[in-house]
Amino acid sequence: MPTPFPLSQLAMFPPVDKEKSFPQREEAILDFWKENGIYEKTLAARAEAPPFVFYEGPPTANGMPHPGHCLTRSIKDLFPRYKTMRGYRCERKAGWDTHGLPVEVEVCKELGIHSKEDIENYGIEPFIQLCQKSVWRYMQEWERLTERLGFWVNLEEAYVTYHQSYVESVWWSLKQLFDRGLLYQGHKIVWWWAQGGTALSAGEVGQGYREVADPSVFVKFPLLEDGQVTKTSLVVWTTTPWTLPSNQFAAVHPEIEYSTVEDAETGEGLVLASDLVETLATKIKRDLKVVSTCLGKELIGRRYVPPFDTYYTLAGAQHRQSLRDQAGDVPYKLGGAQRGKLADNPEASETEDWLAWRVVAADFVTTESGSGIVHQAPAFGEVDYDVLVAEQARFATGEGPTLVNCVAPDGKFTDEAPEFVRGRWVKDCDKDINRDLKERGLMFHQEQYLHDYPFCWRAEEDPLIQYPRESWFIKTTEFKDAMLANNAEINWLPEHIKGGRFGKFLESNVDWALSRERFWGTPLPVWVCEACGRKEAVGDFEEILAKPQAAGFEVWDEAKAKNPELPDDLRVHKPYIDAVTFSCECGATMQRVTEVIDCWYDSGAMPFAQWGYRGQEDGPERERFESQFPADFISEALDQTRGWFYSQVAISTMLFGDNQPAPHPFKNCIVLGLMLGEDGQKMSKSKRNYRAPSEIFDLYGADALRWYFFANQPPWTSIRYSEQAIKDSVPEFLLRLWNVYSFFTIYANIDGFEPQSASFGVKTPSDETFRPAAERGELDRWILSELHRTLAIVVERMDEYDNYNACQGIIAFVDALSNWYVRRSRDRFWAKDKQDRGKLDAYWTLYECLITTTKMIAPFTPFLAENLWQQLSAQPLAGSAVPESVHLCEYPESDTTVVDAQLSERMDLVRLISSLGRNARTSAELKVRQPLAKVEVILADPTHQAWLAEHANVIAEELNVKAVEFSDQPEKYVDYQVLPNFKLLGKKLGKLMPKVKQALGKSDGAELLTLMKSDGKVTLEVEGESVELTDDEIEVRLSAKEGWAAANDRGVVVVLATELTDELVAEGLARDLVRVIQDRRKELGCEFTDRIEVGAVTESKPLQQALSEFQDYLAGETLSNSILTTALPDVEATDIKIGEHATKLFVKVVSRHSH
RNA sequence: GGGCGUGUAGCUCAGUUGGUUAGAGCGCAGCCCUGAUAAGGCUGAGGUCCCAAGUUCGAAUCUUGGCACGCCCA
Repeated sequence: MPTPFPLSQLAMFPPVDKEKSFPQREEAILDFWKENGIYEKTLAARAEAPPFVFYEGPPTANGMPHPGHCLTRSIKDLFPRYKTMRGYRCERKAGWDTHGLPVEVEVCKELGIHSKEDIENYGIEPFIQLCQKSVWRYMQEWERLTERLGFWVNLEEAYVTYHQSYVESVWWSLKQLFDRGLLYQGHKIVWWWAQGGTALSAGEVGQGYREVADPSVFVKFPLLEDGQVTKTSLVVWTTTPWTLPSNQFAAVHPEIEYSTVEDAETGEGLVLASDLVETLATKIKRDLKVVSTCLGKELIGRRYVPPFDTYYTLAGAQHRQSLRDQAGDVPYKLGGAQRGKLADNPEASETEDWLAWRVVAADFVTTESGSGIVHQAPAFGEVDYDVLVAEQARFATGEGPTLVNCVAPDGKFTDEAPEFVRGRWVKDCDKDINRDLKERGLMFHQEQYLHDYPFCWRAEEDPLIQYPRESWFIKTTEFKDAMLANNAEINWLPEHIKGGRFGKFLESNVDWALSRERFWGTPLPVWVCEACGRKEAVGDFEEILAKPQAAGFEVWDEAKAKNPELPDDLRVHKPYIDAVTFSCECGATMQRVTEVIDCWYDSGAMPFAQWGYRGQEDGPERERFESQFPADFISEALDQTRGWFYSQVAISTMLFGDNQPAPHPFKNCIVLGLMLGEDGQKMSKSKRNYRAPSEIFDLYGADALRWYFFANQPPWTSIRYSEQAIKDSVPEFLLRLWNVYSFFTIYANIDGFEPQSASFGVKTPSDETFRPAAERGELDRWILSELHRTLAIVVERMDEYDNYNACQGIIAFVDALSNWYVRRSRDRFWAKDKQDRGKLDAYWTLYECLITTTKMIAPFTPFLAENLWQQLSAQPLAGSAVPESVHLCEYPESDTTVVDAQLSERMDLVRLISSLGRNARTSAELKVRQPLAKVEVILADPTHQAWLAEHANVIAEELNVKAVEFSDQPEKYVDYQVLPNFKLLGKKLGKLMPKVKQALGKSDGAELLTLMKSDGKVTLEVEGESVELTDDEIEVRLSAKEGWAAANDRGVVVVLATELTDELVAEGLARDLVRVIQDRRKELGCEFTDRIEVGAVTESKPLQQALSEFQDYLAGETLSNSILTTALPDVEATDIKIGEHATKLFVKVVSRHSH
């Protein structure tokens, strides 16, 4: 009998705080971590441990964080925490991506300006200073989110891409590439906003597509034969007539068939794709008679007269050259009669070729539209430009065709263009050009067509044009194979990224266009001599200082003097760095080129730039770099494929590929799916289809959010954000475990259970209350087996970066613990004798389960885990060797000796039988509180029957029956269905399978089973063949016959005996009485251990019988000193009805505890 | 137009090497339990596994072709 004692003094475990919510408890944990420097201690504890290297992909802090960022940061936190507990040292350096166009756009919005010109007018210097400040606009929100989510990362020592040391690291890497000849200048065709004078990024272009009608023209290019114009023309197609003056080639597909046709009306010859002859003939409503055919490749090299002569004729060439001379520009190679030397190629029959106006091959030519011959103006199309580059490659250096372009960056024709369009906006000239062609008899056909065309998102009426810009490139194509080889070794999750999106992207690699004609970015560290044109890359600021006649530093010094607040890091940025010059070998001044670089290069350089490493032979930078390279683990969302994933792999392959074994710079990468809003649309602030993370934290807590991310789906599926699902994490997981903890604490305090005498981590404490698991009862051994089975699963899954299935294991275990172990153990916890072995075993078992689960869930839900740890271990056992935080613990290991697979299987069977029994009760409308005489269990597979018979008491209790029997006359209750074991028999029987199934179905199941028992096999006649089946090769299913209170699963039938005796009814009433008395206790505010007196006055004979017969049972269950059948004086009666039996109930508290 | 991915219950999602009764949670309906109690549990209804063809004794699963959606690129 529990003795009354003041709980407050003796309580081992701090009482459960029922008032607080999970979010409130989390806030307290955050304080605890901060005050005690727990994160730092986890690192210190692993100072000498092997490293687990994590790279933080830098987010930009100039936008508000949203739930998608929470997912990324949760996953980034999970694995480092896990690996730390598993014994690794995992440094987590935070980082911020700070450069780039988005920052400039933000600042422009603030200033109310748009174009590059506006920025220049505003002043680059103040603009840059604003950019630098803007980067930190939402810094606080980001830091708060990071902390509140429990993402442990070193924010104090975060790397920042605009910091001087970072910029210099990037410079160093670029200098390596430059010195190895991998950095070169060339043209890049960009989407150009001519009116604004700026290129647009892919994202911006994508925003501005509109459907418009554009001309589609078919122009005749007369063919040359031996330098003479013939009567046969190519029919060349284009949708941008304004690019015709810049024509350089006509492209055909080498494998497509072309026809030479005769125009019935004019008699002239035309060349076009055979497939399109009919189409074109219909369009012009004239017959086209095929004269001959050939493949595209036979046309290659044929020369033609371009539609405009400004580049083609001598007069045009001279005019052009005089323009160039005035501008001091390099001479053109073009001109209709000019040839260039071909590159050395033993297979070529010629040594030189015509520079332009030739037919060339191109795979992108189709016969889906047009004429099958495509006009090429390399200045105004990316694919066209590629054609030019391919042509240039055929010629000796400096001998090939140069780019023809008669349009200025402002989108107007230059003086090199035909006179009638000079100085006009190109798009306005389409009509005049068409008219001119028509007048000169070169227009074959002209029509309109609808297509999507991009416009500027900042000026809706301005169409964009493709336009060549000088740009710096990195020769990444030289490393394509090396990158692919490196990629092949990376463990991508999901796997399809490797050969899919990322692999495909690498295979179509083009040189990295590095430079940007912008302001806020890492300046390209290349200086050019103004006299001799020599170029030189610089590796860091020191190097510049050491240059001869280094000058121009005063611009920065003055700015700093004027405004001492300016961060020194700006000194390596525009415009200050642009002022810095030094002397060339030739004596003239070297000036920096004007461009900054693509900010993706910044992020891709982080493996070394985060440490400021720039090739130092020794010192801290090199040490940090080498010990933290390559990364074991990174994770970002799918949109980083062409972003951070690529920039890292590309840079690492180029810089370190020669002596670093693949993979690098990361080994494992979880590619997260994109997160959609509640409505399935893209998350957007304006649509309000998500709730801000901070509100989620306040409502449900960080653990709920984390658990939702980890346990609801594999992280790479694109995830539909669901607030309800986050909310559900609480009752489904957090609260369920919390309730087990709460249950434990209540009883452990009542019974004074003290775990402290057992030293930690030692399996055989010398405590007399403790005995080894092997000596405990079945239920205890079962849950410990489940625990260790779960640990094995979780560790195995987590080592494979599979958090989803790890969580499934944890969920299953917590369910087993809560809904079977605790429930089945209630009696033991409630037992009177405090030293009862079973009771002590139960405490030790549940305690171990809770402590181990706490450690097991620590990486997933770090707050709940910490909370449980503090209440169950750190505080009760303070002063012992117990770690002060769960996060300082080793991750628990599975003890395989405790795992008992057979026991597991058997207990599953018990649970199945119980479930079926309850099912049967439901269908028979018999409440569980009403005891029944017996259940009969029929098993298709008798393997575990003997064991079950021994443990029948569990089933009896669960189902509230007096006896559990394993029926010896199953035919009475069940029908048998015998099926072939498809998996085993598939190969053996093949086509006979369905017949065997049929034959088995037709036979008498019971008979087959009898045969199987006696002979160990059955023989069937199928299609004249005799088929022998062994025990393994059949599967027996049971179903309950009609007329019984029964329920069945595949291999089990449970039948209830439904007859009720007076005795059983009385016992049922007694249990009802217990319930109503307990209700009354609760109403009276009794503590668990308060004692009472009970009086029940009733007319009902059955109730009277129950009261007298079960007096002891009633008293014991309700902690009553006595159960009287008379009224208690001075006690108010309660009228109670149990079914049809009424009673007056008197309950009096006789001993109350004093707290 | 090309590439990659996704399509399973009203909703959100699982589904191991193909094996014959396709699962979970939520929601819904009905019920139970009551000293873990502003909890907990059980049962049920609900599915042309996007469509079609193929391979196979057997397909949610493999192949091909569609359709729809998403992302990336043009």
